[in-house]
Amino acid sequence: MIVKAASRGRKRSSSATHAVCAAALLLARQLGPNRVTIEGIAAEAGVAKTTIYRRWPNAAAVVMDAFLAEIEPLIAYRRGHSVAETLRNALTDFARALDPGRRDLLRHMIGAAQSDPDLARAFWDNWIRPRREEGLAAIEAGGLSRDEGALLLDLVFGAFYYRLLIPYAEIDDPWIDALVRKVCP
Amino acid sequence: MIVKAASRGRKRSSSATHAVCAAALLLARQLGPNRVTIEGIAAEAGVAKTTIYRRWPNAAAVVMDAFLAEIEPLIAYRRGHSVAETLRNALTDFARALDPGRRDLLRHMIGAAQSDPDLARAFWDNWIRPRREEGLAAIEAGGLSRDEGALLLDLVFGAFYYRLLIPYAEIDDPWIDALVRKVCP
Amino acid sequence: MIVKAASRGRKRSSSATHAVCAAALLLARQLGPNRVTIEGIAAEAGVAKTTIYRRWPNAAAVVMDAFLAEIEPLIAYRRGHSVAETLRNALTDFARALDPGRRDLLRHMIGAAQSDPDLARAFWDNWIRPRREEGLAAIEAGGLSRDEGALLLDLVFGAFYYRLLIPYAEIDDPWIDALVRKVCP
Amino acid sequence: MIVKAASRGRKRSSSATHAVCAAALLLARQLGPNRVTIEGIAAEAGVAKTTIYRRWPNAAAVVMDAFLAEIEPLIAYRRGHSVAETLRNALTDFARALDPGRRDLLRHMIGAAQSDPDLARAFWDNWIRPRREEGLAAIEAGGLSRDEGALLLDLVFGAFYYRLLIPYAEIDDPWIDALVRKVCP
DNA sequence: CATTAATCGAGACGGTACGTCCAGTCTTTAA
DNA sequence: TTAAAGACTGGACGTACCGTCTCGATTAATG
Repeated sequence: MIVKAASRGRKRSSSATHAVCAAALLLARQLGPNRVTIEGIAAEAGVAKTTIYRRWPNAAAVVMDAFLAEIEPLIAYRRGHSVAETLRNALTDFARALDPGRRDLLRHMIGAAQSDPDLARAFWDNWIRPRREEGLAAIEAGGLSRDEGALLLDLVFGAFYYRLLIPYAEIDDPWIDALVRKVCP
Repeated sequence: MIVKAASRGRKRSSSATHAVCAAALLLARQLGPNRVTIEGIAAEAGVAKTTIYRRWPNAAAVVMDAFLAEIEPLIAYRRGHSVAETLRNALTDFARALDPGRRDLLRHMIGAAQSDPDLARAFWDNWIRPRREEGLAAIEAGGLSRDEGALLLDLVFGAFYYRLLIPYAEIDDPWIDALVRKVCP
Repeated sequence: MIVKAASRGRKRSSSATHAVCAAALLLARQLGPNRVTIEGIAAEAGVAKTTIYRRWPNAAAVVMDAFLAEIEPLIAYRRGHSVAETLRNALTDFARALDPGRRDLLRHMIGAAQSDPDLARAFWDNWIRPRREEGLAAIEAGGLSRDEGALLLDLVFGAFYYRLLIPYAEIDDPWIDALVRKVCP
Repeated sequence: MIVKAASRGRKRSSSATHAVCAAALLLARQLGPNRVTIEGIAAEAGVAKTTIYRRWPNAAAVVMDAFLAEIEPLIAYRRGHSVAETLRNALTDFARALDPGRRDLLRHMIGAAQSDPDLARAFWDNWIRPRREEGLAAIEAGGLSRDEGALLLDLVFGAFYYRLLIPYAEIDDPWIDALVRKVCP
C-alpha cells in the first residue's frame, strides 16, 4: 500500500480512508480511471482535500490502493494435478475476474505506473510479485526448477498482459489453452 | 501518423512541423515523456499553440508521432535460416535499439495509450501491426501456419513487453535465447 | 493605477475589467473590504481567475483600483477667498464624500498599504499626492510659501486621517473649524 | 493585554507565553509582521497551536501583545517647562524609540487594526489612550483647557502618524520643531 | 491521597483561498 | 488561409493556514 503512517496526536479517521477509496473506485468506473481527480474524490467522499493529501501523494495512488484492496481477495491460486493445469487455472481465473470495468482499471494502473516510479513499485510489490511467487511455488511443487518456472510465467503471463494492453484480440479460453499447451509439452 | 491534412490557402510551414517534433522529443527526454505539454512544445519550438493544435489533437500525439518517426527506421526484420533464428534476430535487434531514453519513451507511449483510445489506435496501426505482419510473414516463409505464428509472437513479444513494462529483471541475450528455445523446439 | 498593459495578440476585454472592478466594490461593501478574495471576485464578475491575475497582483490591488476609480471624481478642490476657507472646504468636502461604506474602504486601503509596498505606492501616487499638489497650489495662490503650505497640510490632514484611522471621536464641522482656526490665525 | 484568564486545574505555563511572544516578535521582524501565522509561531516557539488559541484569538493579537509589551516601557512623558517643550519632548522621544523594525511593526499594527475591531480596541486601550491621557494631563498642568489640549494633540500627533503611515517624507527634529511652533504660538 | 479539572504536546479534521499550470478556444495583426 | 502572439474560460493542482477537534500525558488544587 501507499498510505503513509503516523502515531502521536489524534488518530486518523478510518471512515475517511474507506470513504476515499470507495469514492475513488466509483469515479474510476463512472468517468474512466484517468479522469479521477483529488478534488473529485474529496467531493464525492465528503472529505477535505488535505485529508487525502495527508495519506496519498496523488490521485493515481489512491486509485491504485483502492484497486488493489478490491481485487486482491478475488484471486487465489488453484493448484491443479499438473503444472499445465495450474497455469491454465491461474489464467482463466484471472481472465474471469477481469470484468470490463476492472480490466480498464488494471490497464490504467499499469499505464500510470509507466510514468510514476512509486506507483510502479506499489504495483510490483502488491500485485505482480506476490502472485508471481505463488505461481513459482506451484510450479516447483510440480517438479520443475525455479528458472524453468520463471520462464514459463514470463511467457504465458507476458502474452496475457500483452493482449490486455494492446487489444488487437480477445482473451478467451481456447487461446489460453493454446498458450499453455505450447509451453508445457 | 496522426497529423491532420489541409489544402487551400497558405501552405503549412514544414519547418514548423519539424521544430515541433524536435521540441517534443527534446522535452520528452529532458522532463520525462509525461511532462511534455503543448505550451512547453510551443515555447521550445518557437511556434504558436494554434499551429500545433492545427496538426495534432494533444501533446501525447505529438510525442507519439515524433517517437515513431525516430524509431521506425531503426528496426527492420532480418530473416534467418529458421523461424527460431528470425525470432531471435527480431528480439535482439529490438533490445539493442532501445537505449534507456527510448526505452522510457516507449514505456510511456504504451502507458499513455492505456487511457487514450486515439493514441492506442495510432500505436497499434503504426508500430505494433506492421511489425507483427512482418513477423508473421517471416514465420510463414519458415513453413509454419499463420495461427501457429500468431501464438509464437504472442508468447515471445508478450514476454518481451512484460519485462519492458514491469521491470523486475533485465532483458538480455541469454534470456531471449531461452525464450525462443522454449517455444521453438 | 496598478493594471498591467499589453499590445500584440488579442485585445484585453474591457468589459471584463469593468465587471471585475464592479464585483470588487460590491463585495467590499457586502463582506467588508478584507474579506474580498480573488475567487469571490471572479465568481461574482463571471470571469476566470487567470483573467484577474493577468491584470492585478492580488485582491487588495483590485479593490484599490476600483476604489480610486470610484472616489477620484467625487472630490475636487473648491478654492475659497482665503487659505483658511480653502482648507475648510477641502476638509468638509472630504468628510461629506466619505459615507460609512467608503470610509471603511479608505481605512482598509490605508491599512492594507502598510504591509504591501506596491499598494502603498499606488495609494500615494493616485490618491495622496495629486490631492496634496492641488492643496499646495491653492495655498501658494493664497500668498503663503510652499514650505508653510506643506506644514499646514501635514497638520490638518494629519489630524483628519488620525481621526479616521483611530476612531475615538467623530469628524464633524465644528472640529474641522477648530482645526483650521488653530493653524490659520 | 488581550490574554484570557483561567483558575482551577493545571496552571498555564508562563514560559510558553513568553516563548510565544518572543517567537511572534522574531517572526514579525524576519518575515514582516503580516506574514506571521499561528502555525509559524507555534513551530518557532515549540508550542502547540491550542496553547496559543487558548490565550489569543488570532495571530495579529499575539503580535500586538508582544509589540505593546516591548515598546511600552520605552516611552514615558518627560514634562518640560512649557506646553511646547512637553510636546516637543514627547514627539522626539517617540521618533527616537522607533527604530526601523519597530516602525514597521507599528505601521502594521495600525494597518491590521483597520480590519479587526478587536485589534483596534486593544490598540486604542493599550497604546493610544494612555499616552493621550498623559499628554492631556501635561498640557492641563501647563495651564491650557482640556479641549484646547485635545486639539493640540490631534494636530501634532495626527501629523506624526500621517507621516508614519504615508511615508512621503522623513520624521526629523526640524520638522517636529516646526509643527510645535506652528500650534503653540 | 485519590480525584478531577485544566493544560500541554501533537497532529488529524473540514475548510477556504491561494497562486500556478495547462487545456483548448477565440481574436487580432501581419504576411 | 496560415502564422505568431496572446487573451479568454475553465479545471485541477498542491500548499498554506485557519480554527476546531481528539488524543494521551502532565500537573496541581480540591474533596
